[in-house]
Amino acid sequence: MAIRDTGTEQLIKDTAKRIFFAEGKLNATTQDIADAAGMSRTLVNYYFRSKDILFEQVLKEGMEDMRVRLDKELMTDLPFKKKVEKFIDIFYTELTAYPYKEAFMISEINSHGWVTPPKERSIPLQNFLKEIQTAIDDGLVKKMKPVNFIINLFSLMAYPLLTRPLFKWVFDLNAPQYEKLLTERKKMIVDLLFI
Amino acid sequence: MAIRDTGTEQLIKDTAKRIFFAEGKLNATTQDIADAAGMSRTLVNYYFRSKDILFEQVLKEGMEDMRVRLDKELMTDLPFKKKVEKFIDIFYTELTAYPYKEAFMISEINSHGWVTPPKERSIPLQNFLKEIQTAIDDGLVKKMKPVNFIINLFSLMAYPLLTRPLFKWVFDLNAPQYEKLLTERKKMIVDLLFI
DNA sequence: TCTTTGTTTGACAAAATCGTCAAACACACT
DNA sequence: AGTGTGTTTGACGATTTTGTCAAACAAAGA
Repeated sequence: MAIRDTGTEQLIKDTAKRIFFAEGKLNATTQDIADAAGMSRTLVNYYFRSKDILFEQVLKEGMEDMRVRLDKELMTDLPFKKKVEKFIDIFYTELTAYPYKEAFMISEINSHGWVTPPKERSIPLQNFLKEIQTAIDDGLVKKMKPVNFIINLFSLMAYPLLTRPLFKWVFDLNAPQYEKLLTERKKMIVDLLFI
Repeated sequence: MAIRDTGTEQLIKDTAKRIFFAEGKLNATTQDIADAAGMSRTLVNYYFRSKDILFEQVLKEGMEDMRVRLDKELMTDLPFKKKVEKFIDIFYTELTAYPYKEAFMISEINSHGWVTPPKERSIPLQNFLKEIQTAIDDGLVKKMKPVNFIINLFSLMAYPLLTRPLFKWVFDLNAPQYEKLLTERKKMIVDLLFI
């Protein structure tokens, strides 16, 4: 008989992603995931044979999602500044949903080793780097290595979402106040990146 | 008899910090820590009664260290820009030694709850925020909420160190290349933060 | 030297987490 | 309705991780 699609396998992965990427519980157990998905833990072993395989799969998909999202966005045919603004918009949505995605990846990479996937050179990324260089030459952006421009972009977007609990504590801010700050940052980041 | 100071208690904490903060193994076991410290695991339970207490202690000291370091640096009597440059220098050293400190804190906070410590208002921080506002009024810094200036500073410094494995992969860089990039960033961050 | 007390360890018990198996279940097909 | 196959579950055992205890050890004071 053909494989029935009960959506269970997807549900498991989605739940795992929610717990790891959204709730930031980086050392959750398979029981935690099963409970959150409202099913028996045995099912996790039925679809993915072991905890390690599930984790590896989630990690892999997380990286792949990021790569696809990034490439797709970089291929749009917009003027440079517009493209960056759109990029920030997209990433803000993504990061709001999954603020701890990168942290989980890093944690997994550091705990178990990592077999670096072949990583064929991303053409859209190469092009974007060239666009940045052009923007620098045109005096739109301060002089720097194009790679640093991208690193700055990611840093300014991702870090405040990752460390939200810490910053809220350091600056004595409540939830709505911090939320407001984050949305304000979208415009500010553009102002900062461009001269 | 008085308590003998064998340095063991400190060694345990230092080792834990190394594993958590430096090596980024956020879900290390007490056995891992004991092995790395070259001692029996029982000693961990002798000095700290349970794993939770050790973790909580390490977390607490980590936050305290950060607060002290930050306040001390903010109290120095230097012109604004010099102060920021010094700040970046200090933090670069700190972050190179412990790139995953914030990640560990966030992970712990998200996994177990968190009793927000009273957090008396830090006077040096308040003063620094005023200094930033002055710099903005003087046209040294782009117009933004002073809090965002600090968040930018942290983000630009910390994130590239936290996500080093990812960026190295995305941009196809080897260790020395990434190292070079990081040192170059110190100057670049100043250029970026100031008009 | 002998005793006392703090330190360290190995061995054991307890708890948590994980993987497997047989049986129950549900759906498609005849 | 009856059969077959994929799905789900509860129960069990294996492994990992954690906590405890008695005994060995080391250093300071009598």
